[in-house]
Amino acid sequence: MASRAKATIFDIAREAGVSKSTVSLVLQGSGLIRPETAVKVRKAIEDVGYVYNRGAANLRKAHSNVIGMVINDLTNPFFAELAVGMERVFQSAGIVPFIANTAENPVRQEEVLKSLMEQGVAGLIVSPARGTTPGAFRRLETAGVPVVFAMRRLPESRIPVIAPDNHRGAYLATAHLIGKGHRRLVFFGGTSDLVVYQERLGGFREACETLGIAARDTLVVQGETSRRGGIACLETALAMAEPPTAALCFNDAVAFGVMLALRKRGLEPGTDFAVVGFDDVVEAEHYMPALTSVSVDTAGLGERAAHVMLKMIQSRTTRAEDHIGAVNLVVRESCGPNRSADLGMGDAA
Amino acid sequence: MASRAKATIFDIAREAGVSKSTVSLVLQGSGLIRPETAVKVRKAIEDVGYVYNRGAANLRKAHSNVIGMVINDLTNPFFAELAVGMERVFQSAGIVPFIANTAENPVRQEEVLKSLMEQGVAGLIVSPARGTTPGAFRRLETAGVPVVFAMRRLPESRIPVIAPDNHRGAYLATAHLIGKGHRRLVFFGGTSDLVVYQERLGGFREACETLGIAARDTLVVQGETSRRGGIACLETALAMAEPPTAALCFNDAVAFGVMLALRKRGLEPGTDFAVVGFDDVVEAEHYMPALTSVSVDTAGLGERAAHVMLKMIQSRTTRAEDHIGAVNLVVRESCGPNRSADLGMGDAA
DNA sequence: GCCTATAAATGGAACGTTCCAATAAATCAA
DNA sequence: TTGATTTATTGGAACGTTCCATTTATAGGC
Repeated sequence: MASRAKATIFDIAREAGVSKSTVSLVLQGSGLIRPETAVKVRKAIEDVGYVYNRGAANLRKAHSNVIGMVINDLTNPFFAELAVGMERVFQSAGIVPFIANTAENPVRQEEVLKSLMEQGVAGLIVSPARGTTPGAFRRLETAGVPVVFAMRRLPESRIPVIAPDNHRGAYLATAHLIGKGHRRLVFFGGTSDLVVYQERLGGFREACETLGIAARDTLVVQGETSRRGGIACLETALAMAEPPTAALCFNDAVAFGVMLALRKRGLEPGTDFAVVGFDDVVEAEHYMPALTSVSVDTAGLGERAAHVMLKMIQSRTTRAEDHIGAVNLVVRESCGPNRSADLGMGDAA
Repeated sequence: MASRAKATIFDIAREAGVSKSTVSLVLQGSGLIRPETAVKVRKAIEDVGYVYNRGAANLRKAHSNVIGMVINDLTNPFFAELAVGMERVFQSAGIVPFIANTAENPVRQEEVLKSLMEQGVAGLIVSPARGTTPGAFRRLETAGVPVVFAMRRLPESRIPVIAPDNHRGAYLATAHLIGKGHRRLVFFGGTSDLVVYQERLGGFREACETLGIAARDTLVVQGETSRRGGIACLETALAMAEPPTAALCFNDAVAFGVMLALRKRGLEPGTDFAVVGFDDVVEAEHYMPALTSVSVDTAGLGERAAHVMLKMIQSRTTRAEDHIGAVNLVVRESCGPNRSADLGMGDAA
């Protein structure tokens, strides 16, 4: 049963009474072989318990069928959703993507990338770790391995990017806050070394400017892009002389942290302080209060990224168009009712 | 710069003026080569932009250095924590584990397993998908690939398991509930095709029996092991003639769902209905109210699994001891204060 | 029945490594 | 010096595939 050494096509060739070439042809589903022969060979494969050696095959073939997905934070459910979208399309292409985690660590990322290259990946979908050096993907480029960035990008890179429209998302969210009557706004979380941060902050600022909020009434508090970061941001903001009344958060995790911190201080998110998140992860809808957030169709972006990747591999190119995904604001409960009344603008006192 | 075909050890041998064998030795860090020669070779490697072809190497070598991690639900943060623990130990062994998601689908799992085998993995750490057929891992076994199950197990399998002490965890949690004065208890979520379910339910039942809760006062409501499942379970339970006052949930996700559903009905988790979860994911502590849960040291189990795997690979065996991890109940707010007073057992009326 | 066209199956040479056995060079004991 | 030993380096034969160029068998046209 458990044969000593592992079976090769030679073993199954002997078993089936054909040549190794025939076996190879069958393995590849070539139409050149007689159906009865194919059946015979397939039976032998089953009997012997043969397992295909893709490494050996790749030695001869131009391309492997391995696609790697390099993710900066596996514990953020956001990326799990992204992965799910990608898997959907790769599955129908008969590809199993391998996921590797860099834990937001550029050194670890370097190792992961190296390992994946040595493995001979056909392509890579990457959400780069914070602090990635410009040259980190040089090696991939010179090796001609297709790479696409998902969600995040590097400042000056030529690598195609699949990401949501961060600027517009932030603009929409901010406009919503202003529409609710808020006049002192803050942007919570994130740090300026992230391009995404620049984009979201840019949308926030443009909305404030366009909709008549004075620059001195807009605040920015940087911080970790996690629940913990959100808690810290809120503390900082409330300690100010003239604290804000509404926050756009870098992402949902930060928003959850902010809501938590509000509650701890006896303030009610929504009524006492408005908060909106970004990404619209599944938890957003289930929170108390449900979080108003910018929905980015994460799984859809994952699908898109996978499609782009497939096309790049097929056409043996390393370049592709960027793709900016549509966003829309999902209004729930975390911004409460309109504030216009408080400001003496309503007709009912 | 971008050379036509990819460089091989021959190219770098020519560049450095040595033989391919010498290059190979340098690559493996053999102490047999003269330091100056090694330096020369390493320079050539850098210059040429060489990337090691692990597939070719594996053709000759007995073992690859790839370890696969097969996970049934990437969107459950629980598994991300498990992965993080494993990565810690593999990293220090110079191994990059590849993660693949089966999305709780046995067919998908079959594909993933096949792909991983073809890739020539050195070992597999698996949390099997629900409904996995007994024979699903036969092929792995006959191929002699070390496999360890993490968190979940298969009914009759000989494959080593790393999992928390589910029985004891459930017992502790149930005892806690009973200690709080609850007399009508329910077990929420999960289905009997999961061994874990049997274990946790077993602990629940034993606690009830031992601590004097009549069998007619214990309920069981099966359901999905997700937030949604928890919501459904609560609805079912509250619709009963004599509804329970406390629930042990299959896992934290179910518990979150239950708390959500309670709130929707205007009931306050903790005071109106006690709920305890299982797994103690990071969110548990941040919920409102914070969730009392059975902590299983997920990352620790991940580390353990990785260690066992490493040892199996090293000793070329496919067998190992099971490992049952310690659990402990983390009491937070979701079970509220003691109920004894309500039952006329306290001294203050 | 013979020649040609088509279909089916095959042998051999890669592919990029590792590792063993062999060689070449340097060191040492006599 | 010479032979034995150690230290560095090297050629060659695998490893399990693919794919091209052949060969062999089958059928078709006359």
